[in-house]
Amino acid sequence: MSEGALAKGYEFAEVESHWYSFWEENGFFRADQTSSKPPFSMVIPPPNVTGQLHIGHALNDTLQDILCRYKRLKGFEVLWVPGTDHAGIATQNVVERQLALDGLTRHQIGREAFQERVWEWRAKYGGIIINQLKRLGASCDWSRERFTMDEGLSSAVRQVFVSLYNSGLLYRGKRMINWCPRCMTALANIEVENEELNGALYHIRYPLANRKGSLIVATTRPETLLGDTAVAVNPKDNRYKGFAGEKVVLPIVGRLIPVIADPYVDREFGTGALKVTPAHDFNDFDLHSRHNLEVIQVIDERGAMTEQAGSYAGLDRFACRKQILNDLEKGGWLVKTEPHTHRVGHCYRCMNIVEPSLSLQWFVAVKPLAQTAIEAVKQGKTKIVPAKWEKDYFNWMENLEDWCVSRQIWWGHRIPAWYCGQCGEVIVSTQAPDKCSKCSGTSLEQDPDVLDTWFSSSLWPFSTLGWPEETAKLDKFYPTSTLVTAFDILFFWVARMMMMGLRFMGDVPFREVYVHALVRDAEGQKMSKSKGNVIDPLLMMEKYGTDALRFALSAFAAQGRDIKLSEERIEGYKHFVNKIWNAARLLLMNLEGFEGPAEAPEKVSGLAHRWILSRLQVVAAQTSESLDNYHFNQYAQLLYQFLWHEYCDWYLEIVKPDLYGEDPEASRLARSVAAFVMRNVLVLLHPVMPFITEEIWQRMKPFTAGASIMQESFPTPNDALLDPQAEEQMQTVMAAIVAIRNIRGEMNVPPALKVEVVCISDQDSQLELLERERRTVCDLARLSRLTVSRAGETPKPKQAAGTVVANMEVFVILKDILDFESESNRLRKELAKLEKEFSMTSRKLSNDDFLRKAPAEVIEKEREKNGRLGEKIEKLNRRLEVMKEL
RNA sequence: AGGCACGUAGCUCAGUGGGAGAGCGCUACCUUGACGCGGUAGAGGCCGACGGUUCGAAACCGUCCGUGCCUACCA
Repeated sequence: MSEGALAKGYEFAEVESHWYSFWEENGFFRADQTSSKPPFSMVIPPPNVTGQLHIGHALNDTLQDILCRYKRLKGFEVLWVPGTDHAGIATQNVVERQLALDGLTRHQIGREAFQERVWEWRAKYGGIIINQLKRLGASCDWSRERFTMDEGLSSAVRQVFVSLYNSGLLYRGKRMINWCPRCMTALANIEVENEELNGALYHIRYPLANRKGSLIVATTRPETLLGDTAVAVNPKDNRYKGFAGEKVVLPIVGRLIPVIADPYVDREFGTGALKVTPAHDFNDFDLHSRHNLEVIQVIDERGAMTEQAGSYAGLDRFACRKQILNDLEKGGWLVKTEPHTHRVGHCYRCMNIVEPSLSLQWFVAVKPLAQTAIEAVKQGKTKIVPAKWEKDYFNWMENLEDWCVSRQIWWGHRIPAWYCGQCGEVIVSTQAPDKCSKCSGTSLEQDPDVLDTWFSSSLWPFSTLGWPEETAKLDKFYPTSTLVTAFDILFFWVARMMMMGLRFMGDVPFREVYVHALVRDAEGQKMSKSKGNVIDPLLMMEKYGTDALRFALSAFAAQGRDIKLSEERIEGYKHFVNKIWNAARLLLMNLEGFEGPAEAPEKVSGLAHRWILSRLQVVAAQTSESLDNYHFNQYAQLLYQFLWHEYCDWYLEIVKPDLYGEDPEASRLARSVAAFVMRNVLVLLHPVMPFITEEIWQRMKPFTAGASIMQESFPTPNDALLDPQAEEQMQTVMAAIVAIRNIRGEMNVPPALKVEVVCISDQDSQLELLERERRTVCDLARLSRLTVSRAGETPKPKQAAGTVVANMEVFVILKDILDFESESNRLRKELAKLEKEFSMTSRKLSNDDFLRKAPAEVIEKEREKNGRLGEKIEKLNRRLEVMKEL
């Protein structure tokens, strides 16, 4: 027993920081790659180094930590690799903002100085989220923490780049890409978020050059008119028969452009005439390729109009739109403006509207890689849970376009490609070459761009394990066992890890992927700082404790549904934590000075003891099953129910008289079983509530042995303790107690008043059971006297309220206080309910089809139920008759 | 437009073919020696609508209504 009285309420703050450092200092999170235990490994989805822990991380990392702690208790060698992501664009943005405070831009200080600033920034703030993860209780192996910009990971990136290049899977080309004019970089298609905007559809008249008439085009982006090089119509469109081959005069500009016919044009939309701006639209670019059109770039990389835009040069693209509309109106070209909602691409980092742009970039040809990644899932080498995500995975993988991986920023892995100033040769190499491999020239210049952050993230499961240098770690822990992630990065990250893992390790990066939901607010809205609806996990931990937050997240992590979290729910689970604390407090107060020995649980007698031990076995088995199947909510639910509503509400209440009583034998037994069950429940709960379980476990010595609860074994169900008979008998006892309490409540018997009860049964086993459990019934139902009698041997009491429990008649004697009116009402109310049920079962049993087709055990069950109800109704009816006579 | 979910108690949600459940909230009562962050009891639901399959449907199928999300080149 540890010294010192327990506080009445659980004080989590000191407990949490104390045990976390204890675990860390003792190396309990460290994985041993030489261990003979079976491995269980995971890599953390690396949070952005600029990040603060938000509720999504809290959920993601709580679930991972539950799995890790569970697997450790199950005897696995657990490796959970932590780390952070250099988050190229996001981090560069942050540091640029910091520079701006000093009135500087990155171009003013230069590339090298800028990179130094980022590293400084990282040294100063990069650890914040790591400490927040520790606060959450994450049992990561911190000795293996990695950063995507580490030397090891960087060399893995270079190696992969070179290898893909040499295999022809990575190339440089001039193609249409999405360009963010704010971040000044190319983006991958997936990094563009389409958002619905209320814009307008402008109808603009393009007069024919060589004859009378005009074409009216409809557009949402009139400013791009300056770069138009054609107008397209559908060849089958009768309205425009004979227009193809004509020329129109571009309004304002006066340039002549051709009218072309292409089936791509939708006759139904707008006017059926489409203006074509190949430099600034994906589809228009395709048309340009088919029809050999001119390409005129009128918008530059900052989103401003170019020299090609003539008098509009220098104007911002949106200012230009206004001006153009003005001028169109003045010149009589603007026919009409109608409201139009459409989806517009936004940069997922800064939410500015992206600009489709023709640009020279590096691309990964993903199709061949995707094919093996699809196969791997189809063959079950990687299982995605819940399985419905497999469909999305296939769908995405099958429709992949080449992945633009170059970014025009300074923070990230520099592209390992050099260009020869003399002959223009492109040299791709993991090491900087000193001369051109073709002409031996020495004026080589490295590509200024860096790689997409997700390029390095895609190597995470093996680059963090030391690839390509180390093999022992990889042998033991690759493929990783499980990846836990939210669905929003399924494509960004999971799919790409699959491709890279298969390509470079020859095997999938993980055996299972558990995809969890997104946390939303109580209204179902996505949480975001701008909406002000965020629940800050750090604040929640401060207010309610980490265990309560973790338990809430686990309890709400039902598969396939978004989590609507609100603060009250976290608060609610704080009450559960407190309940656990107080159960332990009761126990510990009574373990004080207890010398033991603890009873071997297999030898225990006594109904309540046998019952709770049996229930523990069932719950332990269900707990394991829930976690094995990622049913985190079920896991939380099970333990909540068992600990509160069985162990506390019934078992501890039954056992209290033994604890407080004089009988040393009974007291010893009660203490030892209560402690045994508590110890086991603590271990079952430990994965989700690491802190309070460790705290209580430590205080329970010598009922617990060892340095930490983390070294316990997860309880495996012991068949010798399974006791269906005890469970059934307890059901009867509890039902009797509840029935008596019910009558007391309905008849308004004051809680302090003890009453007399008579139980009448015609079954010996029932009579014996009640005799044996007499004390429990008297205590929990607050009885002054309990008479147990064989049917017919004692007259049924008259001034009493009665009911039927398991065929046994139970009478609560209410001399002087019995109100006949309300007792009759009570009986009638109960009868009404029973008769409804009875007629339902009777109807079923009189249905020939049912009797013929339903399985035998279902029919038997129905018969049994019908009989039981019938008897109960009969007894209650007789009771009602008696009442009338009085 | 297409796809995928979801619609169960006041609220948030479990429940994948045989007795409608939980937590919170609500009502009444309770200084019972772990806990009022507690205890005991109670009220509250044609399981979105309609149709079908079945002896039997909250669950399976279809249609509709409502909500949410994702994808798409109708400018």
